[in-house]
Amino acid sequence: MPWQSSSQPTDAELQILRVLWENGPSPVRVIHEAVSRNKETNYSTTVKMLSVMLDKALVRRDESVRPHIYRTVKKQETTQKGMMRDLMDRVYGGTPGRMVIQALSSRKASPEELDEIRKMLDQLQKGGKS
Amino acid sequence: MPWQSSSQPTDAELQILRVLWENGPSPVRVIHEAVSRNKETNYSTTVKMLSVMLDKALVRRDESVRPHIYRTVKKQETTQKGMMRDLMDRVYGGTPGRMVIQALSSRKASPEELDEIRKMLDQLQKGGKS
DNA sequence: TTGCATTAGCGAAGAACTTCGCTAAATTGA
DNA sequence: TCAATTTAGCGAAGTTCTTCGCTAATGCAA
Repeated sequence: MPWQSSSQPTDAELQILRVLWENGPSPVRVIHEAVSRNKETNYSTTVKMLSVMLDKALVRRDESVRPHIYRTVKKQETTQKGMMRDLMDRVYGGTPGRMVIQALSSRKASPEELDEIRKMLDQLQKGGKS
Repeated sequence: MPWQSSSQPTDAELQILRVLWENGPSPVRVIHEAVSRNKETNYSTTVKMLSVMLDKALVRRDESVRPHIYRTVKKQETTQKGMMRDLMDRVYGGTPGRMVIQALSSRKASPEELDEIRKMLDQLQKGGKS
């Protein structure tokens, strides 16, 4: 009856995670204000979301201070990779090629990032040349 | 009350789309058999999914033949790009750099695809050097 | 034709997700 | 101290998604 391929953060959860990625550990008030900049929502909704995320172990909190301080459990990169791989598996059959090409043709990357990608390509292709 | 960032195909829908991408236009029977290779499911579930997808205009069908033949409305690449961009926006703030790097470090791309990516990089970097 | 198998459709039920009202607990400051 | 404000928690309701039982329509073969 359920769905979900491998249980990645939902959209509302992700919005909260992104706030924590940007601002670091924060109280509900701060999280809520950041979230409601993008989307009208009630304070108690944010509280509830955080309590759900606490149950799912997406965040933990420090209750020794008031107000409680929430922080992510996984690193930003770990979560991003998890979600990216999930998409790569479900949509692209698990290989990065087409996805990377479509990504690079969809939006502009900075010169620095392009350099970094090139370095990674050099690394990957080193050894087996055509 | 609802959520949904920009209404991409759901997981069950995507499984059906992938079958159609691989096999081309197909009757329910064929779609269902392909889907149930990965996931136990009832024939009428597949019928229902297709009727929902028909409402959402993810597929259309030829009713002039029996059994009806379903086909996708959008091209594979269009749907893939839509889902990829959605992830890129929601998870990576809309720029491809980090996503591409994480993708290339996550799974192996074929030498051909690596070449293709390199050509694209050449193209993108042409003109503006370090 | 008539019985059987296949195909199609519908509605309802169960899950996960999201929202918020209402209450309670803690904090603050007059 | 105690009233007002802020913070936290809970349960219920609404939405979307997915599933499937049951019925109807169609096709096929004896």
